[in-house]
Amino acid sequence: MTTDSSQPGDSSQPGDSSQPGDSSQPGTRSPAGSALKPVELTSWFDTHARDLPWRATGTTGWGVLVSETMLQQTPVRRVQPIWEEWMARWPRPSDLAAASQAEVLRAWGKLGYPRRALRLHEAASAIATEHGDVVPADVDTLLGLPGIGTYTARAVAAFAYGRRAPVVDTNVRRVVARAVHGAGDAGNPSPKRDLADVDALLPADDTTAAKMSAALMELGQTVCTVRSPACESCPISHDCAWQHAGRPAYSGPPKKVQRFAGTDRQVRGLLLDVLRGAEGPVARERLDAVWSDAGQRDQCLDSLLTDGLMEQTQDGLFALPGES
DNA sequence: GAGTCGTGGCA
DNA sequence: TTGCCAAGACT
Repeated sequence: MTTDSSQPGDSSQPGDSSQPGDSSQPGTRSPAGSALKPVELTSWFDTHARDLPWRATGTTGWGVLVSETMLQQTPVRRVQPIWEEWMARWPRPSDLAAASQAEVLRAWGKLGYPRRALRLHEAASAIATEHGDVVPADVDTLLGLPGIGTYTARAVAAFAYGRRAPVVDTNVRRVVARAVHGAGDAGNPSPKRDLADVDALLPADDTTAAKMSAALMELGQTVCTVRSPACESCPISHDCAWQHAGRPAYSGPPKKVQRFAGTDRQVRGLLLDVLRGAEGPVARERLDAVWSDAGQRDQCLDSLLTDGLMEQTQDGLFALPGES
């Protein structure tokens, strides 16, 4: 991968990252942002990175974009087989763009958050028609595509094109919270500060910065985990502020936890699952059977129609979009 | 900025 | 069993 097009940095956010004291940790006097050595992370990554299919040499920007979209809030184990199918079936953006929404939603299966599939389908069309069927490498251009936000745009720029683009996901935030700030875990996201924190850690060189971004994520996923961090296997434990502080427990504001049982999300999921499993349009009664609360059921049906995740046929049946 | 949007595995 | 959590985006 890393085709290194020698772009002179993307100068995303120069200064204003300085945050002097950070008085949260009395015992640590390490200046934030200078303790992590790029080479220690990148060489660890070279020998310990998991052999994920989208990391294989030759994976296109499209392959990386599909993987990053599928991986949003979704574990690697569930994404991998679906990604393989998609790459075999739709190797280029224009291939996906040519498929119907119904086909795309069925292929998405139970990965969850099916609107991601619809947005990726839209993005594929835009890439095919406006970008020569090649996923853009520029962060700002990527941000203009549906379904691509701060994280995904930077992940594609870094992992597919070897750009220096600070990548901030939940894993990186945890690693930075511990290694740099000495906290037990990251608090709620603060996009501007989080981005500045990571930007301060990355070296100027594109290729090294991109690999360090991947390494920070991998470290958070496989070593610096939420519940049982394997500090004895960590390549930067000797530079870790959390380690030096005696690994204090997380003491920030309580993290938001989403409910699921009984919510509209559950009902929507059940309704859509009926359509995914059906050959074609289904009668209202089939949908009514999955949830007893008629009021909530109807509301969810409406929202699914509004979101473009299902359609109603002339004769009042329900179907996935584009198959009626 | 807080809420919403799926699904399944694991401690 | 149940709460927590998993490579976020959008309104």
